Amino acid sequence: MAEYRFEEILRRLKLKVTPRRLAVLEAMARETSFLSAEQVWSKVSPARKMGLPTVYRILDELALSGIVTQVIRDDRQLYYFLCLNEKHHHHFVCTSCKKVEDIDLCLADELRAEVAQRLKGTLVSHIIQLQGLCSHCAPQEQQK
Amino acid sequence: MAEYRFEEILRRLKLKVTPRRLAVLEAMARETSFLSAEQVWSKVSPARKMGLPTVYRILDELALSGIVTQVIRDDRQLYYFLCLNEKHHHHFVCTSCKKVEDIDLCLADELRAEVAQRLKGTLVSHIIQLQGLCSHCAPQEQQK
DNA sequence: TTATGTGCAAAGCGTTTGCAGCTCC
DNA sequence: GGAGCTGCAAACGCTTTGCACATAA
Repeated sequence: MAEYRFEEILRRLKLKVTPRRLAVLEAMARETSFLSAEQVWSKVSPARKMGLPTVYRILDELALSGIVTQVIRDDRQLYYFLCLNEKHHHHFVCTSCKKVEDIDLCLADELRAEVAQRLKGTLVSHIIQLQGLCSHCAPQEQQK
Repeated sequence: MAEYRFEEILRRLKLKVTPRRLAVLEAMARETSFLSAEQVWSKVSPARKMGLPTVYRILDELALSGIVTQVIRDDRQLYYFLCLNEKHHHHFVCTSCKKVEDIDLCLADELRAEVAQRLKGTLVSHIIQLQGLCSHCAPQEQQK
């Protein structure tokens, strides 16, 4: 994930290439799980002094442009995850190590048919969130 | 949805039967869509003076006990919906009139298989949220 | 009687905003 | 040079909490 990639990405999104934006992208690219804005902030190299509002602003821009996925958890905080996979997909989150993995299977067609048949309605959008144990954590849990 | 039903429900949940709790249940039973705490508050008969914190407390209890479904929307507010359907199911929300309808189809088995095969992981829980147009609103949208 | 429920006011706390000054292009 | 960024501090707004009083059982 070379740095020039991030510059390209920013240019494609019509955002100016600034040290803060690069720092946020770099920090997020290192992560395998959803992070809160404050967590992202703490992961940004301390050398790059930046305010928390700036982190929020940058994350918002990236979420708006689609390369960052934003979820709200039960603690009412927003969590962010950099996802460069452009194809439609869903996420599986390990409840133990928090790692995020892509699920390419999408059952929208089945759901659309169900909505059409039973409710006589039209499915427009869907959110599917999957939780469980990843290949690394599942065996360990069994031992407990 | 006679009142004694609500008393029964409260007793089953080991909650004291109070006018406030009955008022919240009555108000929610009249609704067909998710409401914020403040909206629930405004729907409660004004005669039953009650504070907003009380509404939050009651909704929390009901959500905890499972007869109220709680979702967080993009505006970061909590929304509540009374759902007495005890069988596992998902919800379809009409983006136009906001009506909530139950979807009995659950694709957890397919998703579980996908998680097992591709990720070698174990699916534990899933959230499926469906949005679209209900049978009443879909035809109207087509005209536009 | 006593464990529980409730009103009121105040605090909490992620997140957003206003605005002055700075940077990228 | 000028549009777009960012820091700082302050505001925002939904939700929660503390505590005294009231109420169901």
